[in-house]
Amino acid sequence: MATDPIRPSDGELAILRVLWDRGPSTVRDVHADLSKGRDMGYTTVLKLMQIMVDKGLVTRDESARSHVYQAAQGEGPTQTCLLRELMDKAFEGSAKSLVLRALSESSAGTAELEEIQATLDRLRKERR
Amino acid sequence: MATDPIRPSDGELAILRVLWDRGPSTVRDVHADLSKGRDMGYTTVLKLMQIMVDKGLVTRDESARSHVYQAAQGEGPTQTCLLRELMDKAFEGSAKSLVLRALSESSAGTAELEEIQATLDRLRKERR
DNA sequence: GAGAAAGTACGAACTGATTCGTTGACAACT
DNA sequence: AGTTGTCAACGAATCAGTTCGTACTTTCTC
Repeated sequence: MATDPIRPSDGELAILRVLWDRGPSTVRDVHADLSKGRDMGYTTVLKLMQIMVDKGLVTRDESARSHVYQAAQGEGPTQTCLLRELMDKAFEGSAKSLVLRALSESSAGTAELEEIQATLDRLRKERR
Repeated sequence: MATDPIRPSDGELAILRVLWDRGPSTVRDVHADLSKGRDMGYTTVLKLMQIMVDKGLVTRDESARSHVYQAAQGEGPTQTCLLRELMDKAFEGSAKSLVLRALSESSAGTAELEEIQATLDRLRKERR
């Protein structure tokens, strides 16, 4: 069975996002991608990814000389984990108030609102 | 004019929550309240609150011997700030995907879903 | 084979947050 | 006046996360 997702730190999350995007990648790949945004040394990324292996955030294939890394947990479960944490820390554990706050500050367009509406309908159906 | 809300750390947020709840309070008050949950020394809370004064997260009335502290920024703006941060870090800046994720994992009851629906309707009206 | 290039591993420094002990000021009590 | 209690102020230790220099290994190229 899947274990609970591990809460990644900010730097770890940035790396995970690249891995989710690109699929299995080498340190070089991740570093190249990450360097577009912030400025970060190669060994910094390497070290971080090594730590992530220890923590179980990523898996590593060492068969080639350049090791190939892969995210060990999906994007969805990780998002859920981070969301729940914020909900507990800042919204008294209430999903409702979190969603309300996000909605009223949202710059979501009409199409996006429709998508949210659809999910809401589905949820309401499940509830009865 | 109101400055942008300052992002509080976890410990600072815990203290802010007490201040939002209780209104202006002494360190003793906050410590008492906080001690229900976690176990934390008095001077730890004091130090944290002193730091928060420097950062501008709280204001302090020093006229009495026991200083009285007050949150300098509201709960709403702080929540918005934290939400935006998470949105950028983990949801590619998309409010929609954040809300969708929160909704599908939510344990919100029917009444709460209705409230969300109402906000959604209001938003949709504003958009056109 | 010698040297350059591309990797990994590791340790040390630095930062921000957190925690708490100690000190000194002031007030209340006897 | 002296003792006890309450408070703010500070300094030091610790911890997690991050950053990068350096050393070592493997591979490639001439």
